[in-house]
Amino acid sequence: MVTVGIKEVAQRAGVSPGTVSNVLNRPERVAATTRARVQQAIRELGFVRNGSAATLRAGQSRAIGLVVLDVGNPFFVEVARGVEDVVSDRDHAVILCNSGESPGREARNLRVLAEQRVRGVLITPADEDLSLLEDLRERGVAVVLVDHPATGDVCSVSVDDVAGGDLAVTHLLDRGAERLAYVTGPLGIRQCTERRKGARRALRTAGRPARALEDVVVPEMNASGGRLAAEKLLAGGLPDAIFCANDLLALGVLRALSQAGVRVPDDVALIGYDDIEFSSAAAVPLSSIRQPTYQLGKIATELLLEECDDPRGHAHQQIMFQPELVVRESSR
Amino acid sequence: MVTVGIKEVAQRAGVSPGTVSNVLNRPERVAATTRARVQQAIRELGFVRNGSAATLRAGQSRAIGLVVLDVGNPFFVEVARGVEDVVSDRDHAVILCNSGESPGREARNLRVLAEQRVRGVLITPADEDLSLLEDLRERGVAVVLVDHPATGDVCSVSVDDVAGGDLAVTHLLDRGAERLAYVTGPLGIRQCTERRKGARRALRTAGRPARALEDVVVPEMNASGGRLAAEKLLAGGLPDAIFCANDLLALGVLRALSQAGVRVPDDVALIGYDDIEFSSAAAVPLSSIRQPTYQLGKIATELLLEECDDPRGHAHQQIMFQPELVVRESSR
DNA sequence: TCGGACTGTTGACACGTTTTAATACTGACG
DNA sequence: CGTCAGTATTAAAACGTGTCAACAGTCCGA
Repeated sequence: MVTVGIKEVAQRAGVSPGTVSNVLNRPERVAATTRARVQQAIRELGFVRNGSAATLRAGQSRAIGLVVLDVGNPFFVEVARGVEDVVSDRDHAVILCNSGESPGREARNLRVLAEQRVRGVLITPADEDLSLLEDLRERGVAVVLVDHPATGDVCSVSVDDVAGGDLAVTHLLDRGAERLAYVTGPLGIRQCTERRKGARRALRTAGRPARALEDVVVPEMNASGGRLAAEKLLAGGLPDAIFCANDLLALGVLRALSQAGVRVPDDVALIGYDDIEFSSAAAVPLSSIRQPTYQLGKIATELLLEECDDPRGHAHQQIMFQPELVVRESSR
Repeated sequence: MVTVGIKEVAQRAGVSPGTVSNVLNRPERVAATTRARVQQAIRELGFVRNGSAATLRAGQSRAIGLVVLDVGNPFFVEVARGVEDVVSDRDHAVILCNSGESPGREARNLRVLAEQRVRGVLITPADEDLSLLEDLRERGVAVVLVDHPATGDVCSVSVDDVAGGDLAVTHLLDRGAERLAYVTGPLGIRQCTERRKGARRALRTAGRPARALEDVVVPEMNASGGRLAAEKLLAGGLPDAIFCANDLLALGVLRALSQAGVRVPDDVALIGYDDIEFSSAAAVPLSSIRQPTYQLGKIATELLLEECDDPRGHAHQQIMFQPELVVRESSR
């Protein structure tokens, strides 16, 4: 493995290494003819700049980290699209990490990102403990919370989950539901508890007792989790209506109920959350709560890069979008 | 931003920087008491190793690159899961890149990976031109092709796409199809042409003319592409049966046909490819060709790391799995 | 007591780039 | 012809870690 560095290029072009570096980083400072000669040498030798050396020297890499709860969830894929579209314009890179909703994996991911000296981190935290992020920020790494509202001294971009939960359950109640179930992932996940909070608010508003809503907690917020929840519900007596903390859960629930011969929406109404693309194509098109997912990623990234570029002049912002009810067959 | 390095740690622990480095990289070489003292200092100072410096010194990073055609496609998400499960055991990191089926973006991604000095690259190439990969390998970066069979001097893990296309179309013919359509992404993508090859073979075997199969090419292999294809088909006269080059296309086709009042499978039979999780939950559960997706990622990674660890002793392997027909409602 | 074998630790250098202050060069003008 | 302003280039010093040869310390057997 022959490593051709800036030195070899310099030699071949008959200039000093410093000039090669200038060609790479501030081409306007070097005379056109020299520049051409250097670029030619770069091409001939197949030189590729060593990013680690540049990062070491600069103290920071041209990369940001994105830590999501579940890469398998189209919601986060869509967020990631928004992030990448912004970032690639500024020739930065995105390091995508998956915490799998586990604080342990999240911590490991953050450590890797810290080691890589990323400029900033976009993260949907796996639990309420943000102390690791605080540590990161003390190291000079900018942080923006995604889909997680912040209290003040940090940027965040989120969607009003309480309002979303309220929308969903109000809709189910309007439709005549008496006994409801809330299918959710671990309650350590903020989105899950907030949506439940909204759901309960809807009950109160409608003058119903809190016990009209039964929680069904499963360990993973995906289709298997949904199937598991459906089994529990089938065993314990079905409600009139089910609100799921995301669409993957809802699709799993729908699947398991159908296989058990339960008709949706005739026997049980069903609504999910996120409005992922597949929901509208499901066996029974799924009602859902729509969020501006792509925007979430895009705006979060803009805030992050703004903070990176001007850490002192930057004023932290907390942006919150409002979700939207999408009614389809599953709750009609 | 205070940077605490190996030197500060050494000072606090009363040892030399070399010893701290040993604690980090070969703990067994340093006495237990010293090790404890150093680790304590590390904790107290909140030291985080500088990955770029380590990479610079070592000549390569503890990371591999994974370049996929479409992160939005559950097929690749599943591959990525297989990759990460293997990689995280060996405390390496995965840099996930999305080429979006574009050779230009693929080239950009490969350049970034080269700059990062990754140990190896797992890639599903966006076209047949593998010269960039050849360049990478000359630089000493191991390469394994994923879902793309190789000819000999490089490792590859793939699934027999010709067989898959054959399976799909044979099934449609058995079911009585006379006029067929093949909905596909750009024919520069190998998977698309191979599956078509298989489809045509099936026609020949059945003694049908090649013109019984009409190609419908769309620019993107996702649900929008599928909807676009369906519009073309609706405008040009519907076939009896449609074979889609992947499930996302098929879901899009299904959607658009249903909206146009076409019944699946009564008016048109439909089969996809990949058997992603959502296919079985679709409005009309989708027939598909199943591939050992997770295995693909897992085995490719094992091959890659094997090659990284012992580049000389490594013998390149080309592994090919056989796909499997899954019949559901959409073609029953 | 001494030599030898072994274990633990050290110091210094190298990795490839960026940056800064200094130097060489080029015309233009007095 | 000398000076000056401005531009183009250079040399050298970092950045933080890993490695390796050399060195100190300890223990054992002779």
